[in-house]
Amino acid sequence: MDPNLKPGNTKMRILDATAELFMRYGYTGTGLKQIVADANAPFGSLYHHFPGGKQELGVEVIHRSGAMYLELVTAVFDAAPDIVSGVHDCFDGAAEVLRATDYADACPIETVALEVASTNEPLRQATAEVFESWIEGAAERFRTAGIGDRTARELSISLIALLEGAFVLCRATRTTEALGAAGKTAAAAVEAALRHVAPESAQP
Amino acid sequence: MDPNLKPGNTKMRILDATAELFMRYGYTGTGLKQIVADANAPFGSLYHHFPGGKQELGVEVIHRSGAMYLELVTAVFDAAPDIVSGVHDCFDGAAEVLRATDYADACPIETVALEVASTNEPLRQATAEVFESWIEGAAERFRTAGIGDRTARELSISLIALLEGAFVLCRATRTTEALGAAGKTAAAAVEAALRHVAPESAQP
DNA sequence: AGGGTCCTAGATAGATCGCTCTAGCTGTTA
DNA sequence: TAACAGCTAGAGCGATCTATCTAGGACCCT
Repeated sequence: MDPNLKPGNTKMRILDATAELFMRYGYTGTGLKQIVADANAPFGSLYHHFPGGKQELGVEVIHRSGAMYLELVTAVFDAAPDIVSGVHDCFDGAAEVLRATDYADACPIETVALEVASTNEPLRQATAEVFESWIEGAAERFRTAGIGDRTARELSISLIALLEGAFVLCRATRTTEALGAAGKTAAAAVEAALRHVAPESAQP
Repeated sequence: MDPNLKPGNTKMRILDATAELFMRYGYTGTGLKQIVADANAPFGSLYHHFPGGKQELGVEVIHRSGAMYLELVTAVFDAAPDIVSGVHDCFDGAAEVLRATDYADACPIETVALEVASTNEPLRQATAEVFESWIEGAAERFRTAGIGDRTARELSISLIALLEGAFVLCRATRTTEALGAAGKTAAAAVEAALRHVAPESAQP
């Protein structure tokens, strides 16, 4: 028997299915019927596990997807020999995933973030918290490399903006050209910031 | 009598209303009922002017909004004394508009682009054409400043990615911090590209 | 005036939306 | 065995969605 179908895992299956659907079709573009169908879950279970309905499920999925994506990127960074190649690997890896999924899987919360920004305050806040966690996660890494507080934060924001913006362009054009160009610019920005680090504190 | 209400302008009012709604709430988040209500148009007129329904209206709005936004950015660029301040002015202006509209008005097609990328091929293609026109519009400007073909295109893509990515972060966090940081990075990238231009052909 | 075209006008169909409801199943306790 | 949670299961409600339909008004031409 499929271990994913055993009782008790329904909530997880719902969360996983919702995360994938949100990434590809967004919040308003994803119906609850489709979620339970993809999750092989009965409709009643959805409202048992998420009494707050679609919004509660959305908040939970945003936080979960945000944390998982941060872990993924962190792992890619940790595997790289230095920060600049870490940045390079992130953009390259994102391009590879995009190609492999027929330009469907990019940022797990970007579409949702734009959709709910002016319509659903709890969801908007959830996306804001995720982005802030990403920014600070990256900034801390740059600070330990000797980059100043302010520059580290601005650099982190710019890298995330480059990635998110490239995702939009790549999914629209069905090309990975934008991730290539953005990755170059991102690496150059990191190099420029590292050049201003005092040599004795630099950790390339 | 309100000139916008005189007969014959119904199509324009529908286009304008749809453009604004798409920018704020996206494609699936905008209902046809809301469009005709905002446009002060009868429902029947919508299907008279756009027999193809929501999709045909969407394609037309995407192209129209894309062209108008390109004109707007071009005007800002033309008003600036040099390219680097032009870039700076674009990001600053976008931040100002965002603040003035309670973080609602950012890129006119970004939300729609992400929503339709994996669900509606004609709309996806329309967004791709708009992005491509923006990229080439910017690249041509950089080429006339003496930047090489390949660098000009990569730079243009990176600037647009920075802008689009910053829009996501700003709307989610209800802050203009990201546009500030991205603007800095964008200006630095342009400066770096201009430094590699042979002095005799440079047009700062 | 009459005929024709363009556009306005809105009721309504059919599907789908998020959500609620009750009933039953399963596994753990007394 | 009996009682009780926790979860599964899906029918069905009202609202809303896109789209279609028919009817009538506005304006131009002969």
